[in-house]
Amino acid sequence: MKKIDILKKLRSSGLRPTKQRVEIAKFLFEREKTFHFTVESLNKLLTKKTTSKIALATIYNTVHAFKTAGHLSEVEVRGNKTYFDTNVSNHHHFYDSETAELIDIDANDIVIQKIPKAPNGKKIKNVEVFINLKN
Amino acid sequence: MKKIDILKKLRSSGLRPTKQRVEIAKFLFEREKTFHFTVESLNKLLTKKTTSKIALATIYNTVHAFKTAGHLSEVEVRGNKTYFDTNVSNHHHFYDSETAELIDIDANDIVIQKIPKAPNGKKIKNVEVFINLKN
DNA sequence: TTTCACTTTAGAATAATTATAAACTAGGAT
DNA sequence: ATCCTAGTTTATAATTATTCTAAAGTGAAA
Ligand SMILES: [Mn+2]
Ligand SMILES: [Mn+2]
Ligand SMILES: [Zn+2]
Ligand SMILES: [Zn+2]
Repeated sequence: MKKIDILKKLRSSGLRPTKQRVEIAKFLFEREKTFHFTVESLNKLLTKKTTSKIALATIYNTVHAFKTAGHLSEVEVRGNKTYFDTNVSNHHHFYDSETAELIDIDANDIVIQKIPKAPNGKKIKNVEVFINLKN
Repeated sequence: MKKIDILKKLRSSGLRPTKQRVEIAKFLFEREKTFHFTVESLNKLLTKKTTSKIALATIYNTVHAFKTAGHLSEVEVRGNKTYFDTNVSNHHHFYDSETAELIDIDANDIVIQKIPKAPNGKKIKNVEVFINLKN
């Protein structure tokens, strides 16, 4: 995703485009590749990148607002920090625990041949594949 | 796993079989089916089950000791609590977010037909499939 | 029995996240 | 343009999960 109209993106999802939200949205969404981050890492990068300082609470608020609006997804990663993902389509991940880095895998690059049926009254919502890497 | 010799299990992994460890190990390992739990849920269940109270710190210590010894594995689940698993073999999970319940899937019940090759100098350590359920 | 490294424990400390409530502001109404 | 107000930001406190600390307790070797 690149050079999208940030203001439209925010307005169309009912988010008032404040200075902070626009700054964070530009940082997150005006890029070619998927971006995976924690609130802590995002905070550090924003602090480096920008002059105006944004409160940590605002970063939490904004990331949650973006997630609720469907502009970010959450990825489960070992450890106690929450990871977010600018790729909101259905996809999978490599995880390199050495570097604590996530790498996207396109949904079409993994084909599952055999899968068990869901238990009792349940249905399958989605399937996530997580490939751990080593050296 | 059932009616295993708890004392042997502990001693063979260099863990002195204290009253607390034996009690926790019996609770965790003397059962037919896999048991998935958080430290909090384990603590509650142990409190109900037993007369002698075990300190929360001891439960943390013991669970980590068992994990290090290879008697427990850790499962990544949405949320900020750490989940543990008495099934230490390679396997997969259904996850029912309604009930926050994990259900084991035998490794052989999922067959992956197509998988991308690992990036640059990396190798694939293992593949975890996580199937989210809905009603 | 004595001894001591290992273990347990209560409580303090830390880390991530969420809640609070006062100050600020985007943007529609006047 | 100015007013008004619901929505937003912010500093700080609170909460939650987990780890640390250091004092007291204990398994088991000798
Ligand atoms: Mn996690
Ligand atoms: Mn988790
Ligand atoms: Zn991703
Ligand atoms: Zn399991």
